[in-house]
Amino acid sequence: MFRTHDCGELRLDNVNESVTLSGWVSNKREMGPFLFMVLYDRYGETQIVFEDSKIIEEAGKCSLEDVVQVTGFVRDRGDNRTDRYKTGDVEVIAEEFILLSKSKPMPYDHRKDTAEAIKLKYRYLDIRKSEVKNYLILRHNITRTVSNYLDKLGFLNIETPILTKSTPEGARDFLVPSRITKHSFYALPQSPQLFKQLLMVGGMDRYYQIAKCFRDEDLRADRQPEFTQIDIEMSFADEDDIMGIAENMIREVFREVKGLDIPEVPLMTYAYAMNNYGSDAPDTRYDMKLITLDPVFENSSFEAFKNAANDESQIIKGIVVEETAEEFSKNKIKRIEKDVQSDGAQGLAFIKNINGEIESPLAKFFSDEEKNALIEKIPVNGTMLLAAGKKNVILKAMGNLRKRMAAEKNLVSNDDYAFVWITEFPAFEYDEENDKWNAVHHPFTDFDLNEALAAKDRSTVLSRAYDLVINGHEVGGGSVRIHDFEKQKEVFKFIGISEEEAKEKFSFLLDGLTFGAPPHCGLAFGLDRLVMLLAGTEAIRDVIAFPKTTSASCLMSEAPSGVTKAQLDELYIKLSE
RNA sequence: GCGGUCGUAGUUAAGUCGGUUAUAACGCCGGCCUGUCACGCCGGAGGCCGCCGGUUCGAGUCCGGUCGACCGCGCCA
Repeated sequence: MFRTHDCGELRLDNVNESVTLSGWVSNKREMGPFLFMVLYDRYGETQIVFEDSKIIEEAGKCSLEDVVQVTGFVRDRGDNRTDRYKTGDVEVIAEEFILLSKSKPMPYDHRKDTAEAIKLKYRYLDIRKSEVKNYLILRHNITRTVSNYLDKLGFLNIETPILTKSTPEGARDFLVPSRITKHSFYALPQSPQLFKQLLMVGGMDRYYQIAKCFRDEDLRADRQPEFTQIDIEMSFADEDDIMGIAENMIREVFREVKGLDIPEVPLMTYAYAMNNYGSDAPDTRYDMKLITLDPVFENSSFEAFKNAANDESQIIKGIVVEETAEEFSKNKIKRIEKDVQSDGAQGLAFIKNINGEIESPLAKFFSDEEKNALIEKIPVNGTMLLAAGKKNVILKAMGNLRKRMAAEKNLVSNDDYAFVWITEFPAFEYDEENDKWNAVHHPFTDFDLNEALAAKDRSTVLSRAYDLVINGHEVGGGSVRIHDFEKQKEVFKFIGISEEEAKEKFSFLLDGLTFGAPPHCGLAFGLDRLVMLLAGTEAIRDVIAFPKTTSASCLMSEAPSGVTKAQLDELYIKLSE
């Protein structure tokens, strides 16, 4: 037997017991006739004391990170207790020592802030010694909670293929050449979307999967080419049903891993979110909403504002930062303005309320009426930052400014969680470059086709989609699907996908819809981001056991790599320069 | 594809205005130490200054290129 207890287990209750521990040597201190050794594993650390000269000689030969087994008895540390580790009240007096496995010296010092490249090359050591270990445990606890919860509600865990058909829409596909079918390729799934809908046609009713998804796009701190979704689909259900189940699932996760009870998640329309937060994924932990100033400046003598106020396609938005009037130096505002301009806005104006009086470079343009309207919106000693211009540009720029100001003013804490459902998304968005309307969501998302056919302005048509947003992150999203074959055909036509194109790409789904597709809807959560949120980390690689670098390679396995000519020949592939 | 930051012993860093033998800490090796816990003390080994080229009497240092890590833009539901 290798161990009777793990390295985090022993307490005063165990004193005088004979125990066997196995683990890695995290520290070794020779002290005259004593040898202290600390053993660790993923559960904790325990101090071992060697007192007999014979066993000291034996144990003294081992080095840090060797794997050893120690048998001995538990002793109260008395005056030498420590709270450095959970087992710090006791120690094990070694009677028997076995070296199970040697270790080379560690290639880096885990206590120091080491270059990411080195930690990624020795990822297994980083898992053993860093916070990554705890993130992986957290990740397991989340997926276990999800599985248990969904299982209780009758959801079936069904795997969908990893070798699938390429559908060159959205992200780039990872391609896998076929050996058996000459000159043909599989694609790795960007998501199991079509398969889960067909599982509904197959009568599986309630499906879920912890699904690996692949997208061949460039990486970010929060984006990896392979990532995981908690993928859910259910039949005979509408948005109320699926959102209720998803919300309770997330509630269960937060209760299980954080001990937090999440109150009912409020609903917010897309239009409200954009208008008040400048984002479709608003961080509602703090207020600082975007204020519409068009009515204030309708008759302004400041031309830029007057024009924007009277132009349908333009808007004037402000945010109020409280109690900072004297903090806002010229330089600081210049710096803030730069950020806003990099988001496309022309410029940034500011108005301070100094003891009830307006102070601003623009003050000379403002009428008394305007000043009164403004002063009402700005608390004493507060500052309003404002910008005017094209609606979508200003909303985005001011939305980002709101986030930056909140971060700067420390309005957000990682221990707070604010949830909101975003609903009533527009079904279409205007593509200025190509002068046409594009579907915002995938083409299987349901919307009112009759309304859309009648609408002059497609921007008012709403889709039956919904997103769950936590602390400004879109954590999950989904939609009610089109289950009627005729409607799906018409929708393809309406959104500009030809019959041939639809057949070529989605014929198997379209076929399926002709054989009695039940009404169904679904949703997918980004597992990696959910874990990040609960772990309080900004880097997605922290929550993935073996992540890729920003150039999409694995420094440990050295993937991707070249292959032999024989392998390529079998696949009928010739490489070009 | 583009922009930014970085690259010096195994690791983390210092290295002045371009000038003698490239420093330190941790780790490693050897020795000492009666309660250590990032133990302490003494000694030692360890370098293609990422790589290629250029400027110069002379380059870790200046210039150009290239490779890699990270952050962002484009891209990405």
